[in-house]
Amino acid sequence: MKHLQTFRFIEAVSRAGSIRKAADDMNITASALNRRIQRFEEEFGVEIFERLPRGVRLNPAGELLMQHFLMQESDLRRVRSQVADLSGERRGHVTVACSQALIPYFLPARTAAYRRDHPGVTFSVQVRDREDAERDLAEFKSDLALVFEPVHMVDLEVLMRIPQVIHAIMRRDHPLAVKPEVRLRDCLDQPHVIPSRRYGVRAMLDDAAARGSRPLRPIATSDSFEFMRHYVLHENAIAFQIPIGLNMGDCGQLTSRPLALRDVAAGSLVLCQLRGRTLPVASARFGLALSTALEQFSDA
Amino acid sequence: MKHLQTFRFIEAVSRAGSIRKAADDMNITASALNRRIQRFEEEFGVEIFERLPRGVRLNPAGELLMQHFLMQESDLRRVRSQVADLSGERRGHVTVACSQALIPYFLPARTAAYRRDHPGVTFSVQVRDREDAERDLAEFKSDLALVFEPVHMVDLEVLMRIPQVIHAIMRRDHPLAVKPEVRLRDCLDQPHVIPSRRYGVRAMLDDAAARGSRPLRPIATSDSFEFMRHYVLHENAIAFQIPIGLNMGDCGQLTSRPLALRDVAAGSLVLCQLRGRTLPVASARFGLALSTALEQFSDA
DNA sequence: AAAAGCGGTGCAAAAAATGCACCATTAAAG
DNA sequence: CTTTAATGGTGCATTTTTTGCACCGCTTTT
Repeated sequence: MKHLQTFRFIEAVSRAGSIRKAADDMNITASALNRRIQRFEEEFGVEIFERLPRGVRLNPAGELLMQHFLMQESDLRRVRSQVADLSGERRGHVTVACSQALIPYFLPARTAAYRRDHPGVTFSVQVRDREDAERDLAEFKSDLALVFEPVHMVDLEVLMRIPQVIHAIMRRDHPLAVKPEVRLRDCLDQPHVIPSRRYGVRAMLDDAAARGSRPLRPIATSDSFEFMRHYVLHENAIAFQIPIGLNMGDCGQLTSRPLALRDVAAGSLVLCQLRGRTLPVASARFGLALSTALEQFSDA
Repeated sequence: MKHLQTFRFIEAVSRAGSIRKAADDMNITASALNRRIQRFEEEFGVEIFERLPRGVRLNPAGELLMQHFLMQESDLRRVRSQVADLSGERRGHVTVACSQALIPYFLPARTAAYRRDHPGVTFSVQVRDREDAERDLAEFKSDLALVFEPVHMVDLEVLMRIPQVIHAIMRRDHPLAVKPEVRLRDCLDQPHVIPSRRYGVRAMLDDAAARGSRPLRPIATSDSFEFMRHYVLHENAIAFQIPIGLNMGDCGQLTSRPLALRDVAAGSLVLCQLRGRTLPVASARFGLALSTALEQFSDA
């Protein structure tokens, strides 16, 4: 939209850190861009960039303005989507930031199901650790976030929250597989692989281990559940994951057992959006669909 | 702000009902305005006006867009106010829609007190019945509303709610003045004046009378509490008002007695804003000041 | 000392918005 | 039924705004 051009230029300048670089990015002359900004600052009444020897940077006023602009742009997308909804078929683009556990089974199934009903809707699904997912929401880069154990940095509005018990993942022939549920200390006595620090599962294991008798002694740490899951096949080790990230039916050579609740309490898988934001129709509806689908995974 | 010009034109057209009239209002040629709208519709992708033989009118898409625009304009005011707050002195303009009862004593005192601390802040105080007050909020014409017994048409966010018992207003020499509290039926046996239908006090009296033994037989109905208050001085009648609208100290020849709670339950005086909206700094702070001031009037 | 960036400015060219005269259509007025 | 006075829309010349180019003064880097 043309009336937001200036804001897009400002954003580009803020990103590039210098007017000339931004001008280059936006295929415009530096002088033209410079004057756009000067004009805007004059109209706005206060400077929004601080001029440094090596470029420019948004000052606090500029930051506030930038936030306003992001909101406005996002709200315009909402309007467009609602307008499109008025004229029959639903269109739009849904952006979801989610934890790794949702990637292999849950989200592909849900997005495909939603697209069966609304072929005009497209999706962006981004894997984000819990901090980044929330940041994405705050910066209007995602409409929805589906995160295990969010950290609550920003104003989240929780659409759905379900408990998830951490499971130990192991080969079917693993000694611990004989029990219906396993104790954390038994797992930690075995070779085990755990997620890296940013992840919710790791945070809960850290907590539990600190309270328990055994320290964490991972033979491998990874930020990829995919890696850890496959690693278990090679060395007969234990990995950890929440049930929604597991293929409940046929697991091939792998199986899973819940950790005893008295060792590790159930964590929360949370579907959320930015507080106070009105989502585009498609995103709002997809959020509802996710909520109902999540209910079946409630576990505890 | 220039980038909102087109929206302001669209708003003018929507208000005037025709492009030519709006063009006249906005000191621009009809052709220029016409083309602005055409350009915008083309850019937006859908028409926002329906063309009638006698003019134009916003279609549903246009209504959605208009709402977006009002929000955006209001949020820009918020940004300006926050930016102003960054550079020292607080500036800004606070708009309040309120019930009549707040007009004589409460609001003048609170606004004056606030302005003692922040001389750069200016005020608009509008008397609105409860429906209009909420409409003003929804249309971004007011930041805050202070209403007795709101009707809840739109999404309100309640900042503060205090109970208020309806009082009977009478001359000091009135026979009912001897009791510490009065029964509704005793009041209705006397000549009485009541507010017109739109007001909260009236709604509660209607309810109570419907449940009680005596009908309302007002000798006068008015939408001005001021009128009713003075009327009581001339004919020795009863009027009704909530305590915050009464000068608790020296009341001259008038006095007031609470109605028995078993006859008329306490109503709610509610301070609210539009749900989800972030108010300009000055308005938000003034809202807080009102909240704390209201606490002292809590009554029930 | 030279070179390479940076933001900023004067001026002419290009682009966009505007005003004017006018058209087709239609609802009200005569 | 005709006339009149509205309405939205369009072609074209004019005005206003925006842009690109060449350049300045300044600071940091080489």
